[in-house]
Amino acid sequence: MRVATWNVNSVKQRMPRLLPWLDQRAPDVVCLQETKLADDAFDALLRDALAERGYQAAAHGEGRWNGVAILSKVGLADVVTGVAGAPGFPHPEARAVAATCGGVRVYSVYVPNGRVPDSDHYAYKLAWLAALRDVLAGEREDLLVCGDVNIAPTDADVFDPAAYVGHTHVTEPERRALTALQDLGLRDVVRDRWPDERVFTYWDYRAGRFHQDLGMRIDLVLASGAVAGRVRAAWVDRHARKGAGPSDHAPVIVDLDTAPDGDIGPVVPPPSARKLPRG
DNA sequence: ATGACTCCAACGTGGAGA
Repeated sequence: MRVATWNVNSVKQRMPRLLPWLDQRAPDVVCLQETKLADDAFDALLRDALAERGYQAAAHGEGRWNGVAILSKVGLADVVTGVAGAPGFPHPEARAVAATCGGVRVYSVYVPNGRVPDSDHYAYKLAWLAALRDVLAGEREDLLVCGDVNIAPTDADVFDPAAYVGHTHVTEPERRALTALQDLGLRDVVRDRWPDERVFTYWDYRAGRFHQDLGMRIDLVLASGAVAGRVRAAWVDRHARKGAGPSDHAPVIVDLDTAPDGDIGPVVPPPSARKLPRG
């Protein structure tokens, strides 16, 4: 089963990239963020295109900002929108949707940005993450939490740690909140697969940041142990960030072995993929 | 360089993103 997560920065604007990408990569499950569409508009825009491709969809959006969705070819059961107990800003925002797809509980999340450390929005971000942790703690064993977490897990996940001092995405409280999710037993499967590599998922549109590979890794796939043990590939689809009209985020793609227990030991990367120099 | 780009609602321009 192929699972992907992609902050598309507007489904409407990304249609010329999203549909060819679905055909090219053929993911079974797609978690989308920043759809920026109300649910009726999402349905009107995508219903036919998704049906042609065999996808069901669970969208949770609003008119202007935010918005998440899950597309699935392998079932879409027990859809839940939002995070129980999470604060709003001040009203609840469309930042999470969950569904069971192919036997795995899948979350598509768009964590609040935080804007400026110690701001109200920053406090909102931390409180939202704490509520997410509490909900995930009650989830089933086979779990995937996918999305834009708006936190770089470590300094290796930003192109220049010094440039981010005093900014959100790298502060200790944010990283502790992310660690609290991982302490539930969730693995960061891309970093597990590429432990020493320069891997980013977001590059600012400005100043040729993508061309220079000056980015951040803030889009994650977190997997519970049983699912992490089934990972056979985990990578960032940089091709989708190239060319005309891209999102500022690239998709993350993860392939899972079909074995239900998946316990065939750790995955060892090929020699060519190890210890490459950074930069 | 307090920049650089893109998106949304709305039709001019400010907020948000990260």
